[in-house]
Amino acid sequence: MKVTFDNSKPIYLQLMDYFYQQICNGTINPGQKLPSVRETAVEAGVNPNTVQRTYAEMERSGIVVAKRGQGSFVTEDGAIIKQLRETIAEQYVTTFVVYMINNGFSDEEIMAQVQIALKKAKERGEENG
Amino acid sequence: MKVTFDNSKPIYLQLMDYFYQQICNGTINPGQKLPSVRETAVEAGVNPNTVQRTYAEMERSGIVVAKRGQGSFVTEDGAIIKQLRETIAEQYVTTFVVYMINNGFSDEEIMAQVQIALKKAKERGEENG
Amino acid sequence: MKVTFDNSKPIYLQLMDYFYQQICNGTINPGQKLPSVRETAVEAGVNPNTVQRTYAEMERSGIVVAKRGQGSFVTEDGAIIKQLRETIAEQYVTTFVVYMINNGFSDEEIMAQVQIALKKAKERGEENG
Amino acid sequence: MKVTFDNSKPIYLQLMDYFYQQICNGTINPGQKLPSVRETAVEAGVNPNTVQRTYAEMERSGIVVAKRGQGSFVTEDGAIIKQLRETIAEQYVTTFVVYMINNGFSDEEIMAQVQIALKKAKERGEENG
DNA sequence: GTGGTCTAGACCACA
DNA sequence: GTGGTCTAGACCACG
Repeated sequence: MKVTFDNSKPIYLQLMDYFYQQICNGTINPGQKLPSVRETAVEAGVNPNTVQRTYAEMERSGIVVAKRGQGSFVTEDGAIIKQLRETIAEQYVTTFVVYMINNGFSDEEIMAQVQIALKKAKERGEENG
Repeated sequence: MKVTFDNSKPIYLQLMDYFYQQICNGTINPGQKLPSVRETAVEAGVNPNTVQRTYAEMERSGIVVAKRGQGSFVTEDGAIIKQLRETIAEQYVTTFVVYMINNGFSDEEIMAQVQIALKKAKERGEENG
Repeated sequence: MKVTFDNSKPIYLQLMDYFYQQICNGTINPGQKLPSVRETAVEAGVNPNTVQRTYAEMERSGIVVAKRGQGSFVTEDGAIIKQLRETIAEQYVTTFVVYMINNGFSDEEIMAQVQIALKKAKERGEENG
Repeated sequence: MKVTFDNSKPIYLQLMDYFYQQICNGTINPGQKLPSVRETAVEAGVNPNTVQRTYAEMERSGIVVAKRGQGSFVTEDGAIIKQLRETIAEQYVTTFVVYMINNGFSDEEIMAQVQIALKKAKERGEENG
């Protein structure tokens, strides 16, 4: 696990983003057990309370299910995960597009910029698909 | 002026975003005088101190120049403003693309989503150009 | 902590000068925790908001790192601190020399004056090393 | 006249510094007439009120004498000017030395830095003597 | 009137 | 307890 945190938003939310990404891109599969709170805390170098909050948040969203004495598991319900993926996408896309439009960028400029950014990401070696 | 604030980030930063948008999309021109701190405070419905912080932040970025006893002015240097626009764009685009890739979206999916979002924005009546 | 403020510049900047001096002369070491905002406020006899501003300024300069809920720490990067020391020195020296030259002092006069001032400082008991 | 102003201190004080320098380095001689307030205001690109304040300040110090209907003149008293020069020097030197010592610089470092700065100033073409 | 600083006091999220 | 934001209200120097 390699996560880095910035000051733009709370660590517990950044950690949540991280797990959601792992789930959405298939690194963590439905039904899979998440590392324990303590384990994650050590690996991420943050306070266990913070991790606890992340897990609680994910459980509230229905993405994660805590089983007494066994640990926390990603939901086995594929539909929920699929919806999570769609919700995240729509949210990000909308925010991004509105921002760009407000800053006076035309449709063509926006599309071009995205293309360029995708290409650059490829060059940096980030994988998707 | 119609600005609304949410809880996602500090008011003074949202206000900065607002002014930067006005500058980037040409609503506010290079060299133009900004409304006074107090004036903006009244219009935005926030405390003058908060506006002051926004103005200070913009001055630190070199976008705004404060002249004692005269007011605050957008820099006359078009190059700086052009760079602001580019920086904002690159920042938003990169963040967005990286997020999407990390969540496992393919290039095609990303482009398609952006197209859809642009179309929806048009329908909501947001203009760009 | 013994800090006194004059009217030559804002308190929050004088407080910054004070901390930078402590860091440059080794009184405060890299990685060390600074007193909390409130604590410093009490000791310096100023409002917490003013101290907050000082800390924010130092963080923007990269000299201080604020960790949520834990406190503010001097950067562990010795190179940054070394550069701070050099920057401060160069800035002061250059300003001073330019002023003196503009006022028509010769190199010899300047050097002599500095020597005298150093001697006087010693007599007043100010230490350096 | 080429004066530039920064935001570090009031314009009227920076303008005063400028005139004092001209007087101390012999560009403006004892008894010489200063340009009128309006004239200076135009050349320096500042408000006449600001220049007025500068002149008033210099008159208060005894360096400048205003003669009704004739204008403002530098004092003919060489002793006053000599003292002005000494006062300025001592003030700058002392402030500078104290700052450097507080930042942990040794006598040798300080002297060396001054030598370097003098050399650099020469290279930039600033004249003294 | 303008920007800028400061205080007092409150509130919040985070660890 | 820690950093950070915000309000309310005041004051100041500058132009």
